[in-house]
Amino acid sequence: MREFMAITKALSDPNRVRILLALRQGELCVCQITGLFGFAPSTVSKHLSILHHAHLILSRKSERWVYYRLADTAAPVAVREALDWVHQSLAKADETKADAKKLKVILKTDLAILCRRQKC
Amino acid sequence: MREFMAITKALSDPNRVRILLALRQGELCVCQITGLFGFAPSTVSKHLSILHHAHLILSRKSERWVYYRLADTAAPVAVREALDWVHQSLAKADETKADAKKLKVILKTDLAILCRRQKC
DNA sequence: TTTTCATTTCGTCGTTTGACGAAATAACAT
DNA sequence: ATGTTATTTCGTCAAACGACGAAATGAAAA
Repeated sequence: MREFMAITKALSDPNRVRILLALRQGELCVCQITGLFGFAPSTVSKHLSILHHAHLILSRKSERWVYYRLADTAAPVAVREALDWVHQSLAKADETKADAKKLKVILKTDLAILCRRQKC
Repeated sequence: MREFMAITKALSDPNRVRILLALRQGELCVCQITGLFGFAPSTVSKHLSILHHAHLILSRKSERWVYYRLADTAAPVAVREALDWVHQSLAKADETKADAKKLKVILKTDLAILCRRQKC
């Protein structure tokens, strides 16, 4: 029950759901997500920590950046079902498509440049 | 997206999830749920209204009571998948079993007597 | 019609949430 | 070793949430 509620609480914020949908495109680092949503890095970091705590996402550190990705098949059933449900329900939503479009642009930008841009 | 978030917000409170699981036993009126959880009727009513707004439950008025039941096959796909997910994830949870046990006792009590008992 | 009563609505209160900026952290680059 | 910097943690603040009791609602009972 506790683990399940961690998932539902994580899914109860629209920006966290948008992050999950964005991660369908592949793993992203914090500053890429920051660029996508326009929130402060600390805000994005908090959202990611809540998603991570619910085991919905995994993280990996490489060079200067921390990359987050969706949980894989090794995740608990409840997690996989939640991710499937989110995707099935929202893959075609307007917000999802708009985010995907903006994300494509961000992915073309060099990471070092993108991160430095957040500071301004 | 809006409808989806109505569902995830509804599921983000453990007591609302417990209500959904209790309704697997069949439809229940407000005072039966009040008896099950020990909350004030107004609190239970608010929870039910949130679940109803998310289309997770349906209501029916009969005699003096309002009965709530889980959404049926006519509900949107996202709703049905949510209900399945909740059930699959929590059917065997301790809280679910404890609630089911208590609910059995409540269902044996006459409704008029049960409702009058809430006032005290 | 008047009363009763199950339910809902409203206002309040303490807690939680989500945003931010500043400061801490920790790993890479120099 | 030292400085840089991506990320996290912490403290704060306004808004949202979940609980309650009191009052309103509205339909059945008398």
